[in-house]
Amino acid sequence: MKNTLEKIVRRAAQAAYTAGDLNSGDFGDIVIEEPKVASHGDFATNFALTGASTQKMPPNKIAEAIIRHMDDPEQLIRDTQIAGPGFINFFISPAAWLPVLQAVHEKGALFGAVNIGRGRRVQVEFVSANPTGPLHVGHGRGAVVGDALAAILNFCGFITDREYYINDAGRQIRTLGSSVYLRCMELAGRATDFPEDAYQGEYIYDIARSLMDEKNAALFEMDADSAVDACARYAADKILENIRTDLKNLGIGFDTWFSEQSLYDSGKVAEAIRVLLEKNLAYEAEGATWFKSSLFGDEKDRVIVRGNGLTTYFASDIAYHMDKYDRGYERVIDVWGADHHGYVPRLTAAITAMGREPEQFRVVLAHLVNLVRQGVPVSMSTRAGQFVTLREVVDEVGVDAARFIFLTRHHESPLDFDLELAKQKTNENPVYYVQYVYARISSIMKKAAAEHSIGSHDVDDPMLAMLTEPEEIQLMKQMAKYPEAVAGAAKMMEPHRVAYYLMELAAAFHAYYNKHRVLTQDNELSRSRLCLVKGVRTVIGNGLTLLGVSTPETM
RNA sequence: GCGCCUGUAGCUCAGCUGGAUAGAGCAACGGACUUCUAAUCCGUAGGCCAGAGGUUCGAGUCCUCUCAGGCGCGCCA
Repeated sequence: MKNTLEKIVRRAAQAAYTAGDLNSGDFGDIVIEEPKVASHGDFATNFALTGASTQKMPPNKIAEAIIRHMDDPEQLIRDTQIAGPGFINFFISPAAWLPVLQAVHEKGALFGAVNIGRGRRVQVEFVSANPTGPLHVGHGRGAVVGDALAAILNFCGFITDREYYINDAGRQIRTLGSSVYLRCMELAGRATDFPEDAYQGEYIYDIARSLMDEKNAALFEMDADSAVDACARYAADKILENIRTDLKNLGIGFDTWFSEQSLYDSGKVAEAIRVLLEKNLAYEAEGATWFKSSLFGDEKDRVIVRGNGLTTYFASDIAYHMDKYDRGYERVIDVWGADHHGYVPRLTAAITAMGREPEQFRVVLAHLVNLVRQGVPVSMSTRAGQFVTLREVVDEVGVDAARFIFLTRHHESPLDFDLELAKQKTNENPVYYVQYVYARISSIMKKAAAEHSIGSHDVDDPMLAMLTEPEEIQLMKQMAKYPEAVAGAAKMMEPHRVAYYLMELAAAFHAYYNKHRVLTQDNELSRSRLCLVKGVRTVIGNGLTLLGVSTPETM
């Protein structure tokens, strides 16, 4: 509808220019917007205002010229008005919305799929938590945002892969190994000191116990170094398995689990460093090797090989991202916790240095989550190993509520996750508000089949012209906005837009439901209305699916 | 000290990347169930968009500064 109006206005402007009623043939971008107030019409354009300077004409004159030359062959527009400083307001004929409903039924689960990606390959990397401990709610937020983003991009024509980067190399894995080893010693009755920088959590004991069960004797026969290695491998595998399970319970799966260690094993880290040196993008100084990130917008150069010969995390990250593009992804999206935001400039610099365009890389920062219960912060201390895990949260509030809460905030907005509120089945918890629409309509459809002999297929070709109530027009208008909401979410990488759209559509439906009956004595009217609400159900189901939220037929 | 993010109704948050009179839910108050599910709807009330300047036809939105909160500034990961 918006696009059509834009074309109408552009044609009118062209015609006006040809007729000499406008001074310039340069119309720029013609923006069609939706006024907040109903008295300003269904749509409006500010063309006369933005064009005033190039046309060298007062806005009112421009608006008049546009209206005079407007051609509307499909009779979409009921009325046009000039208002305020020079807005052109369009009032759409009720019947013009009917094709929207037909489109919903024709396209079904694909309604709203605007082809932005055109088959380009994109990779979304998210979570990527170190396998050194259980996931917490902050990881959950990143996980849900990343997953929904991937689903939306995929829906919008990108060939999308989800990837998890496993930091299984480096020091923290070593620390994990020694933590487990020391706990094993302790369990075996060999007193040891447990250093402060080791992982304190209770889960380390669990891992130690199950490791002892499996290879008690063998562990203490090796030298300490190999024992720590064995502990590290065992623990990382165990923890990763749990992470996998937690994510699966949240409805999230990955196409690829990518090992950092594999970059070392295949020589890709060494290769990346060699390439940087070769291209004179890195240099040696003070015994270390530095990448010239300051040439690409970072505030200073960064070390990639330390004085002791070991590579930094940054080095493997450069190799990792090189590899992503080598695997054929045109666009790479990383979802990180906001506490890593300081890392963005240097990685962007590295990617720019590899010759990639800025649009090809994007970091989405998911802000930290404060867990609260009835407004009181739940104390969390990772160091002391006391924290509520993601699993506990999901078990308590449910997958749908958890996902929806993460998705009803802008990802860069801090989030207070209230466990009590999340459990309540009220409007504080809009997921039920939206799901309730799906359930209500499902129920109506069952009743239609059982008591009115109107089956699902009997609504394919009803007398849509009978849909004239304002609430019915409103619903169709609302459905027409869905493709735009999805496209906006994809372009801006803001999945929350889909969630907010769904709440609006749900509100329009509940209002309609309370005012009008779908199933009436008039069979023809019932069929028409059933067609309408079935369309609403399709769009609601479509959106909930994108967000990974279930679509219950009964509640 | 420097950088990034956040600041909108009592609370939790939107505000479509500059448009007209600022939006929703919760909480408060008053109404609507003999009906296709009341996990719903209708109404009332609630605002110096943190503050001050600036840019322009027009600013919650863009620029500068100030204030408050969060996060980050290693040859750690």
